[in-house]
Amino acid sequence: MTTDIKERQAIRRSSNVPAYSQLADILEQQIAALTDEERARALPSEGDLSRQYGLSRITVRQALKSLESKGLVYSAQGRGSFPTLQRVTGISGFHSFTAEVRRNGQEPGTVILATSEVDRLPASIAEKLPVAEGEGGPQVHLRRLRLIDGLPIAVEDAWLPKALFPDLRPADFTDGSLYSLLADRWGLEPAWTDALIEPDRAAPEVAQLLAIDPGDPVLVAWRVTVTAEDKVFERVRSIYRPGFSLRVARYRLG
Amino acid sequence: MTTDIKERQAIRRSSNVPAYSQLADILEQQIAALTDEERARALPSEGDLSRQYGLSRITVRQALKSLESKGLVYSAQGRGSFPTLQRVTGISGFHSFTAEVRRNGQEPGTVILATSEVDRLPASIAEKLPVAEGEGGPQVHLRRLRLIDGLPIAVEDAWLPKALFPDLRPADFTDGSLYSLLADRWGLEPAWTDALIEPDRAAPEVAQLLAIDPGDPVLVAWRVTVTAEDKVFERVRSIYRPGFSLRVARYRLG
DNA sequence: GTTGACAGGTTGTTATGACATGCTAATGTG
DNA sequence: CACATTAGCATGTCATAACAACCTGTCAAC
Repeated sequence: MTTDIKERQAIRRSSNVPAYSQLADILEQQIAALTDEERARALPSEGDLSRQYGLSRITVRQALKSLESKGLVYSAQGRGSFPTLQRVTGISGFHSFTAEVRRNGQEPGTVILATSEVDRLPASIAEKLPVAEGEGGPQVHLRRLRLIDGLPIAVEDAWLPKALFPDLRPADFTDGSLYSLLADRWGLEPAWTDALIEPDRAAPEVAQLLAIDPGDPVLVAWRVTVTAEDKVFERVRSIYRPGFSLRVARYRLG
Repeated sequence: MTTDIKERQAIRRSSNVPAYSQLADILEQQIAALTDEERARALPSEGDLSRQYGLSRITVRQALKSLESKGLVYSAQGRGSFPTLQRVTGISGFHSFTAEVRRNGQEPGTVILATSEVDRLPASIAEKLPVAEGEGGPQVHLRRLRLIDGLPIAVEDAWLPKALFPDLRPADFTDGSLYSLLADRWGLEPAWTDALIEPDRAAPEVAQLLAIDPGDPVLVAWRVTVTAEDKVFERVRSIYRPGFSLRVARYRLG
């Protein structure tokens, strides 16, 4: 065997990736590989990590803080830092549908139903998710049917602001991940999302798309996603079929 | 007028509350009082705050970081720190029901329907939200009807682990905030929650409690809440009436 | 045996300092 | 006037240092 688990990864100081970020990635990877038994034990102390990787304690703490904000570890004064248990996995509807389904070990599918360009955000979504000044301008609209392992799961209507994505054309849309496209071409990534979730009955045309009966109980989610700089990234209305459940994992309280 | 908006609050160094936390509270309060116009402008720079409050830049940054993690501000390198827009308000079902409804300017109501003690967590909730080793022991069960302005909104079943709340008795439950009781007597506070949300039809007994028709579409939420140290705080199943929408605000992506 | 004091290790808080990186607006140049 | 340059200011990263607060296990005293 040439690979050795104890092989210690090093921090590249010449890299443009910050040291704390590199350390966070290393720790995240190591934690993911732990058994349940090992998860009950503390991680190496800040002092140990500092010496091991040749970093100051401030940098080590920055790495641990970033893992803590993602809900992967917690720290207890006087005791140490510990991995958390991951309790819920599945589809949240908040991240990239493609990525979430794949991570769940299933096969995502997407059918583009319609695309268009509109001068203003439709009133139907504007009244659910308040629109700030200057946000309601020209949008690109995209209607998709989402499938998991070939089964229709949701009907999604998305509006993308042309102000944020200049030169975005309906023709750019493919079956692939929309988020990847936006990241590659405009370097923009979603950072936060607000959502409204409510129960409803399936309208006839939605029922037909989801292969359910009209009037069946469905879940309707309205989302607005923003970048780290609080720019509206997209607005989405999703209608999920009965029997499907949304999972909201690691929501920070207080 | 004796009150002056420009009256500058000071940091109490002798307080047991950390300086960065005091500063974060001050800034949060000031940001909340800003007009929409003022929100577009940058906050004072880190250097300014450092001089104004007599704190090091590290401490100022710590305060800003804590506000950033709550989604109240964002920082842009080379430009400054800015307040974010608050887009969604309402009831998330994740925090204290009492507190959320009050903050929304409405009047919360609670009717205790039943209380009991059980030796094990019921299988119905255990299969929705996985139970780790040692978590399924004795629980105190609480069934409540939730009202907003007198209108029945949800039926909630909560299970609280006796391991975390020794001496908790069904008789301790009142119409007041359960979270306040737990914080006061055991010093424990919820930090994270995982949830599963799905559409369903109202069962007859639930329909009667919510004053809706059997078969009406309802929203069912299963939640597990944990403390900062990843101990299970409570498990809850909530059934919400049609027309009511859950809000998930400021969910961190990536 | 139980209790209490204590030592040692851990995270929490805070300071000072330095340099890197990115943005804005003023400046200067053609 | 239009445009490139640049100085200054903003946040980002990282180091060293010190003390506070807290937890756990050890060991002595009762």
